Amino acid sequence: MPELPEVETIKRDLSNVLIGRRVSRFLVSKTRLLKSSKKLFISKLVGSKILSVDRRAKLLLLNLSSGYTVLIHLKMTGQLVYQRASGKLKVGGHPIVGVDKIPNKYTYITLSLDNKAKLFFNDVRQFGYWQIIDSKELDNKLSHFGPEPLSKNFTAEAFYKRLQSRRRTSIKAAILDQKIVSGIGNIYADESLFVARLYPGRLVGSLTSKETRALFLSIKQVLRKSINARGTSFNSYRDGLGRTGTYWEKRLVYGRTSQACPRCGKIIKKLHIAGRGTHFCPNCQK
DNA sequence: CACTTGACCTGTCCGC
DNA sequence: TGCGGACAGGTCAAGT
Repeated sequence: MPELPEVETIKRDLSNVLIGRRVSRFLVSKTRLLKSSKKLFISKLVGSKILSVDRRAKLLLLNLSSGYTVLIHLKMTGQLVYQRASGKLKVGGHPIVGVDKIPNKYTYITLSLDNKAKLFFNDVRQFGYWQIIDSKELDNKLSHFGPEPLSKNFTAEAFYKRLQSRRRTSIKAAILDQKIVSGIGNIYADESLFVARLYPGRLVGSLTSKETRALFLSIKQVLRKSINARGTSFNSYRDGLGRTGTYWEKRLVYGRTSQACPRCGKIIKKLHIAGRGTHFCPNCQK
């Protein structure tokens, strides 16, 4: 689920309810998901106030009054659900499996807050993780990511420059590489390449500067459009679990194998490129 | 060094 | 209905 637009949506929602709250309890039932010791979480998280909520690449960051930052990665199936003191589920991630209640058997971490609200972390596949680190470690960790695609320091020139290190790989693999540009995952890689009319298997070194620029622009366009739609949710979920994203209905090629291309009407194909299922129009992506 | 594959997990879907 | 296999939004370590 979570690529840049989804994590950004969660970040905005959680900012509204978490900022200024003090953490009163930290419960974990699956220590596999912790990248830092539980002891460190207890000492630097419990009793601290949440000063701000940020996003970098696909990481969600909770900045604490202790000077530490909780770093949350949702990977494929992680979700965050905020439950108000009343028990009402107000905002959250985007539920994936048919979750009938929260918490449930996939709830592995629970944060209790000073206003009696709770933040649940569920993760069916258990690939996600929580880590707590100080500002120095944080700077180091974040320095490994490429530029934020929607920031002003992501320029066509910066993009072109970074692509030069991967001239012999496919353009799809290149834009999935978080060191080249951060936050793009499988859905938005396919969507961006479709908008730019580029075949995902094209080698980076074969791109003209015009094509590179088209891709640069399409990445920004696709990500903005998805953020405006609150991201992508895979299954429709209609109860009180917060709103779900509507980009799924707006997608152009991803998951549309055998359907008509929205641009030329020819049939959309699916191949494995860069080790990932890749959707594209053989007629208008060259 | 640069690039590709397998592994981490659980659930779902499809064909036989 | 059961069962095996492929596949799933991400990222590493290990292999070529």
